[in-house]
Amino acid sequence: MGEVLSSSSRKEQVIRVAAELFREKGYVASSMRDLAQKLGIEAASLYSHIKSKEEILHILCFDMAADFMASLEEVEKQQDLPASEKLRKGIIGHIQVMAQDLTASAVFMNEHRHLSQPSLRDFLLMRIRYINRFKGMIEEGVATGEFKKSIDKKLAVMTLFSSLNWMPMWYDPKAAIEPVELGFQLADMLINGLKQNK
Amino acid sequence: MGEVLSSSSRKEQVIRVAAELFREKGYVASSMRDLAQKLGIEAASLYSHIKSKEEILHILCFDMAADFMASLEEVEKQQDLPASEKLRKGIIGHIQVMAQDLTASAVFMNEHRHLSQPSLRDFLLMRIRYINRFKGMIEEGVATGEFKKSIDKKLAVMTLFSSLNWMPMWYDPKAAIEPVELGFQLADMLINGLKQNK
DNA sequence: TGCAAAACCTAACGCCCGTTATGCTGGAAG
DNA sequence: CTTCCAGCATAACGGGCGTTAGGTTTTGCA
Repeated sequence: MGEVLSSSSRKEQVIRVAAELFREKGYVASSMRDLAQKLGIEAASLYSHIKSKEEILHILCFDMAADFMASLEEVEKQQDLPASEKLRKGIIGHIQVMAQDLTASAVFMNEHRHLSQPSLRDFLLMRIRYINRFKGMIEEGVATGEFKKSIDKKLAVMTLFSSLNWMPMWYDPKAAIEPVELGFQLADMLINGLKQNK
Repeated sequence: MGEVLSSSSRKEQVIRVAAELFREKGYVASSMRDLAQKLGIEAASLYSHIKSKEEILHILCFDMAADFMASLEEVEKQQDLPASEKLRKGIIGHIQVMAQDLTASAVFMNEHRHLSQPSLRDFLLMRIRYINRFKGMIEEGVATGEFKKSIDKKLAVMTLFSSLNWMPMWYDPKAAIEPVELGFQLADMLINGLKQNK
């Protein structure tokens, strides 16, 4: 009963190599012939494994999105936590998902806009919903007095995601700091700021 | 004495329209025929005004870079300011330069990697130097006790620039908040954090 | 009014793109 | 030993790309 489950090994390998290529040169500047060469095969042979160039991008983007969603749902289960703690866990989760696959994360971040409709619309809707759930944590924190009343919530959440999403661009996995510690420090910096508290 | 000064009006118009196109679709996905159509002329006619597609990108990136540098030098003239205040002014300056031309800023940010050598190398060197001067402000703040000793300086400066550089992606110039106020709040958020100080 | 210069056009170039159609091959499964 | 099929190759398609060559139109100024 050969299951549909087995997308198997070769397709995944194609996608992984494609992710590296897309990160280096960008989606549009990466040709199927480039990708084939990296795999040691001819361009036409790629179509035994994937339906189109865009399918690769689609898989990369939506698989990452699913991981982000799953991570966030884990955090939101813990309803009794203070907002700042929920936010901290959300940030760490987000960082951990990224650290799991920095290459795919970079593609997710920078290349998703080359998805065509209706995938692009779906993707953007998903992202807005994700961001709004973080915005909710910030608003909760303001409501409970944990966070300043004076902050612009849109600015705050955008700053948060800017910081998070750029991590794959500069983070070196071989560096001293580990993902969880990185997430912890990042959360601390955003929540408490750079300044010494008196 | 026909000066070299006069790059005149039409060339600048071409570049401005190209910037909009590059922001929308990305540099590689934008064709010269797209650009020509936006200007109401034929693609070949563009070459009366510019030498190549890449020249446009080069001008956009390096003109922005010059503006950033000029802004930073203004701040660094004020040597007697405390580090946190220098940092604040640096941030506000950076935001103001961006706000002056959000379209070019977005291109500067997202498309510079499509520059070819040796321009790309020059660009990246310039950017590293710029970032390091902000890093210097942070280190100064740590040395004087204004900022926490515990912060990871690389993380701090990267978070700073992530937040700054993504602004063109979400900032709406028609929104209530003005650039200087935005810069002020962003600086406050990064320096003091979200948290209510007791 | 004349004339140079700026602005634009048509036609075409060689090249690379994503993708399809079709067939070969080597090894696992019965 | 045969069958099957995943994995790959060859050849080719229609089309878009950046750019050039060379000629025409428009414009602004002496």
